[in-house]
Amino acid sequence: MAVRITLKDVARASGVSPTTVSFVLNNTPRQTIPEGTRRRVHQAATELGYLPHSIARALREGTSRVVLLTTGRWRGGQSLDSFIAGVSGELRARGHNLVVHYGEQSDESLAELLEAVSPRAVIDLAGADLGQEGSDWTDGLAPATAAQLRHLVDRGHTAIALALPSGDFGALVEIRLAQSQRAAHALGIPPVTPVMVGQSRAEAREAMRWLRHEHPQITAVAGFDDDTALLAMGALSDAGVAIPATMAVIGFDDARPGAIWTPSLTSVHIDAEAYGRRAACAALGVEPEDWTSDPSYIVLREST
Amino acid sequence: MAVRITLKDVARASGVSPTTVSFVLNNTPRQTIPEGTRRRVHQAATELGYLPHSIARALREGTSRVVLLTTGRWRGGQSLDSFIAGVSGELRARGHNLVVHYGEQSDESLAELLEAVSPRAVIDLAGADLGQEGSDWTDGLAPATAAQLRHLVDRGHTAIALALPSGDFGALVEIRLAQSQRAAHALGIPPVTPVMVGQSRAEAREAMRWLRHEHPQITAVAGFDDDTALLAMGALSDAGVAIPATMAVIGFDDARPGAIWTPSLTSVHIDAEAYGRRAACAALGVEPEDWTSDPSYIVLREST
DNA sequence: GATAGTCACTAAATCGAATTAGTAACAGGA
DNA sequence: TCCTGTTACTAATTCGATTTAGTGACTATC
Repeated sequence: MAVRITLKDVARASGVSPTTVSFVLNNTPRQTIPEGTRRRVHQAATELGYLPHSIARALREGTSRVVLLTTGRWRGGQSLDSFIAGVSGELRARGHNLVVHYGEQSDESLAELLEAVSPRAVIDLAGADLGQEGSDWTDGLAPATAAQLRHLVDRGHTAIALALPSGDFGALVEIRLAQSQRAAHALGIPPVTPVMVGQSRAEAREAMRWLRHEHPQITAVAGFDDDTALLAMGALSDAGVAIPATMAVIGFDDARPGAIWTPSLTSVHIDAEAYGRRAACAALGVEPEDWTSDPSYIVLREST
Repeated sequence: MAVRITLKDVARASGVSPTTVSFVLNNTPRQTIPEGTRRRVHQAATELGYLPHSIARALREGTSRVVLLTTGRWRGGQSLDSFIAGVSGELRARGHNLVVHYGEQSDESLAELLEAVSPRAVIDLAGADLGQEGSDWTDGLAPATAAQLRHLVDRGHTAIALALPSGDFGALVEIRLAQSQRAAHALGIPPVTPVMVGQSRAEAREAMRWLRHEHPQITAVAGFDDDTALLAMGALSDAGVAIPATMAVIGFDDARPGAIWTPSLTSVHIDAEAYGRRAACAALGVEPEDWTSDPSYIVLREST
């Protein structure tokens, strides 16, 4: 850090001009440079420990080699973590870096950050493109949604409620509901019954009371996420409903609290890494190569 | 975004040279520029919507106006959120931006990010400076730690255990323990008994069995964080211990799951915003101005 | 033997702001 | 009148990498 090694230094050390060094290190097409020179340049670069100064490069190129990912209010879950890991890994393999901005998209700090970083691309998990249902992020959730319902159907349930949170999850709530209905149709069961469980234990109790009164045939609750499922499960416990005997509960996106609850919460583990990699490629405008994704799987615990 | 307004454009519009525009907009000291010219420049700048290009500026100045915050493995809690909000707010008030890097400090991606962003400063919550116990971050936790124990003492408890997590929380575990012992001393109670609850329900059960066998006089458990407290509380419930009648449990740093647990978890709400602001000032090498912090307070629920 | 084409390489411009080193114009003092 | 100082500016350099537009030297073609 003390002294910065520049292109010039490498040029001097290898006895060519900075231009040539740049050509060699960037493998610039339509430049014919003999193998001998290439080797000398590479050797000098590694010996001096040359690292291109990304700010200078960004000035020249118009954008930095950084991609910005905004998540909106959404924070939790393995799926987001693995998605981010996928994006980050793929970007780094392609010489880029990821900056994640947790927080609302309307936030002023986002605009300032955008200005400060001049990212090559922005992946917005909260914004409008998410509503399109064509995004890599929501695509990744579809098979997991199907797995969630399939698990309940396998255990003999056909009348199923979908517990949804209130609050600022944006379009995600509608998307998950739509995906669930599609999955229900494919599984040959009636449409799921959406129920808003609210934010507090009291609201959840009210919601569960309503559900059991209006839809007594329902024997299982699928959660929008683990938080929502736990809220519903707690409310059912409060009402003396036996879990899973009378009502089964399954979460989504296996978060930590579900494992230590009583009863512990069955959930769907989602590995969105591949979807993250795909999103990264899309952001850079490249064709993704490896294109297999680890399937999501059921984490079987006591609640189903 | 389509066309970038540069210093040159502003200079042309206001009839002076780019140099003068720069002097005016940056309020460069020891430059005498009459009020009339200043006004013309400012007006042209706002009319054209001039925004200095941060990448160009960063190249000239050697660093960008970004500060990087690394959190280590640590994720949870209001305290971190409020600390970050404080850092971000203060930085933005001083023309800087915050980039948060969640993840281990040994991570290669951190090094690359550092290179890619060239931040003015790095605030490392996970690293060595945290161990010094002089950092703004850990300073912010000390009064909250005291509040946690005081609540238990107020309720008549004197023999108290401190439930600690295993895993990669780094120096934070030792710091919290040391702070707790200091607080216990100040409150006139015997030192707290540390107990590792592990990661799983089974480990926690074992730990609680050991605790009750070896230290039967203990009537309250304080948690390193809410997660740890919940783990301990679940294990105690499993063993048929009445909460809070036989054993009281209190969390730390009020996270969401504690509110919806049965019984719901009393916790300490920590507002670390002021500490974040102070850390931001320290990172920029400025004297902090406003220097009052909101005290932490107890969120009273069923577990105590 | 003139012309075109490739090879191996370099000089110079560029990105946009900050800053150093000036330069005219005028005022005040000796 | 000459000298020094201040005011109000500006030209030119710098940060470091990329890229365009060349330039000699040599080879192949007609």
